[in-house]
Amino acid sequence: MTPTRIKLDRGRGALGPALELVHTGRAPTRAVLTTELGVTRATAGAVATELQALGLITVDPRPHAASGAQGRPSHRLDIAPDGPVVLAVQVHADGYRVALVGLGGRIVATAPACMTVDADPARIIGDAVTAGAELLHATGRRCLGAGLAVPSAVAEPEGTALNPLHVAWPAGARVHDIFRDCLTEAGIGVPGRCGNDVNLAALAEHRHGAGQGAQHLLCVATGHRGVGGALVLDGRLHTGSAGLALEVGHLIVDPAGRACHCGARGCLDVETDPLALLETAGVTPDPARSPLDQARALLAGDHPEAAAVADAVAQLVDRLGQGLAAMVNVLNPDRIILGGLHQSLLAAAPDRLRSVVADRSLWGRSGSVPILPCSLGHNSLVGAAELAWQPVLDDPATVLAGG
Amino acid sequence: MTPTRIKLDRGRGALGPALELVHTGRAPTRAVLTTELGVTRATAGAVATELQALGLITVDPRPHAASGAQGRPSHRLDIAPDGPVVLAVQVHADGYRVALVGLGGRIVATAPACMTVDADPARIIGDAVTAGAELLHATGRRCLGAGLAVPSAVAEPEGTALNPLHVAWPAGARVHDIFRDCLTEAGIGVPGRCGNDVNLAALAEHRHGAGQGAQHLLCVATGHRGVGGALVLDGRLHTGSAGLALEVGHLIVDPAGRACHCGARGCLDVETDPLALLETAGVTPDPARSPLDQARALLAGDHPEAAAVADAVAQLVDRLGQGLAAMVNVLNPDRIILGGLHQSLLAAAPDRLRSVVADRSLWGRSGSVPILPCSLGHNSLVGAAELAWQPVLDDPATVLAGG
DNA sequence: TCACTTTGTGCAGCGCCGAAACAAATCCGG
DNA sequence: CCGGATTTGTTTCGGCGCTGCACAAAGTGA
Repeated sequence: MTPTRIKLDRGRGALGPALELVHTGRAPTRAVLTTELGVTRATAGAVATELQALGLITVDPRPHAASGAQGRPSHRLDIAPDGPVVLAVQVHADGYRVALVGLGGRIVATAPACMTVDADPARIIGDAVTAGAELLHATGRRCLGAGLAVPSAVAEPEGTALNPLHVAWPAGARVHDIFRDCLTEAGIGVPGRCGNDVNLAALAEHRHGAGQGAQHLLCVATGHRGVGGALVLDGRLHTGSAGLALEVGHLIVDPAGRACHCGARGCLDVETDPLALLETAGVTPDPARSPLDQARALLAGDHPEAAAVADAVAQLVDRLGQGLAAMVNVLNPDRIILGGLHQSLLAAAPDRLRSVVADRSLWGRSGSVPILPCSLGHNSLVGAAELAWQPVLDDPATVLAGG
Repeated sequence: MTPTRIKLDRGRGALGPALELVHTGRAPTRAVLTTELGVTRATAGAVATELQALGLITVDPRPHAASGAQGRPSHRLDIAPDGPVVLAVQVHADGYRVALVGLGGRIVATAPACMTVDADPARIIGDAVTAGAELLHATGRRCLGAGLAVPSAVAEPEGTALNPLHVAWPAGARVHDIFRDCLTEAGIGVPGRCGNDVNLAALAEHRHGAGQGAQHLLCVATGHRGVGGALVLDGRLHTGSAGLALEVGHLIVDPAGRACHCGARGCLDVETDPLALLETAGVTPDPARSPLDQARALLAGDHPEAAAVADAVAQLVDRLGQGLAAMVNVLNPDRIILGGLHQSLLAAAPDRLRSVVADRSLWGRSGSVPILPCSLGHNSLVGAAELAWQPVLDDPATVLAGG
């Protein structure tokens, strides 16, 4: 016997694109959905009805709060408040975070952040997934998928984490397999997908943050150590042929710079990270505090020698600008988003950074590339959720029926 | 009255992909077409019938030359020998080339190459298009489009050629508009599209040459002066948000290197071009001959001091490898193709180049990225034709009916 | 109150494809 | 030389997903 599938003779092929529009906030009403999808009102209506039947959205027939426009007001489309969610996990240098994330990138529930570091990836991921299972049980929400963000490149299609890892895991850890095993062990029968944290942050920013509307979005972020990059092309993450694209940490930005473990000198990685800022400003790092925190404190003015800090900022901004210019010349993005310390550097000297990028990238035109800070709080976590939502956005009916 | 369109109730949506398979030589028979398209034999049959009706292919019911396999032999699909063509024009530093190119990238007819240099883009493009019109008249073939390759970045969507131009044209020449005007003036009522020569060469290599089957193809080539790059992603040219992607000439590959007009030192552009080879080998350039020819003569052993040449080659290969490694870290391609002088450098020291790229790119894995020479003769010209064929590949029925 | 504008819905129809049955062409084994 | 086995091409039927159209519904403005 065939499963009891919603019978509708319209609106299956356009279902995914429609859900994506609602998901990214670009379809507040049915009328907008019609124009954005480029279909007839009949089709858009059938699509909305089916998405509602699937429990993903709600349709509010009441007028859209006196829009002021002429004609019959369009029905509002809202993300179902008690709809399904996905499990999102982010592992970082100091622990992990777990959350349930609904459509629209909205964090529905969060487990207390864990701040312990464990050298065994199976244990830390297992703990996180267990916390997620408890969250699911407590909220009673249906779970459609799971995503994991790790601070390392993830090789495709094997799903192994590669050096340099910014957690104390063994190189080549098969995070994809581990994540899947943990999910089945915890009784969460959903597929799990893994990705690099900066990549996923870029995806989240593109869908719900400062990257909305960009066609070619470049995202660069420095965390505690090392630089990560990501590229979103036409709404899709570009991870290269083996998942190793945008490993931009070793572009040379200062020929006479610091020695890097890669063998070269003046890599972006060692020239623009928190330790470089501390060192350039003449501050001895306090091993008890994270370098990122100390660097941010410096930028916040928490230092007696303001001139030394300003000089250090100028130097790092120049190096960063050089690296960004190289990426602009290679990728020609139409927007750049910075995270981590790079975001703070942008805030400290926006004009200097923009002019360096403009000068160093060809044609001068590139000076018009907008450089913006991240706008989402836990963008890697939301990005992990995006990874989990992707199959639903691609084919909502099948995924919903499969559960 | 509706136009007399071929009436078929099957095979319209799959028509484009099917033609692309035939075009790239991946569908020699109807059976292969069926499996490659992932459709039923019924659909593939209808598609083949319609492509035949459109005059694009011929179906040969005779057996495929005793294939040896069991079962009924599949019908062969061939590109129609007298089918439509496109007009391809390539402008380079020394003149222009014109050809008619059929499906499959086959050059059907060529006008005598022009070797005069003209500072007026309208005149040189106009001459080329006139030569193309004569070719069309002489052969009597139907023309479906026109493509132009220029040795400069082409800004999208304005279609202007940008500095550095490697012909003596004014910066910002509106080549797209000029090309279109020339086409209408010559009585060729087809749309014209323009692109950078290296980009188009990469497209041609991906479809018909050494790049076949690559998902993420990186192409780097040096011509007479300056380095060009191109990236083909999933069969589509990636030109960035404004057509300026892969302007890789100003990646820094030698901190202590030559001064470049961009203001930096040791750019890939000035470190790996023919003049750099001559200079490093201690040869005074002969202004009467092209630097590329002299450099190639050097590589061919046409020089008394072989040791100096070998040292120069080693140095340029190291610089090139450094630049390629940076691109590998940013783009993670699964194949690299080199053209121009870079191709000759690869031939001269393949192992050295590959090991430099492997050492300088992260993970060591990248050492497995195949680096190959170009395999097509006039790849920019064929690439210009690809540009013109693209609308046909996207929707054959509409383009064929529109004429 | 009556146009006018815009939006939602039901119905007919059609393009495009899959499933299945049938026909054709070749190889293989006797 | 002759029947299976195997693979391929063709025909027919039906369904899915959409468009186009007509009509109803819900607001604004004179």
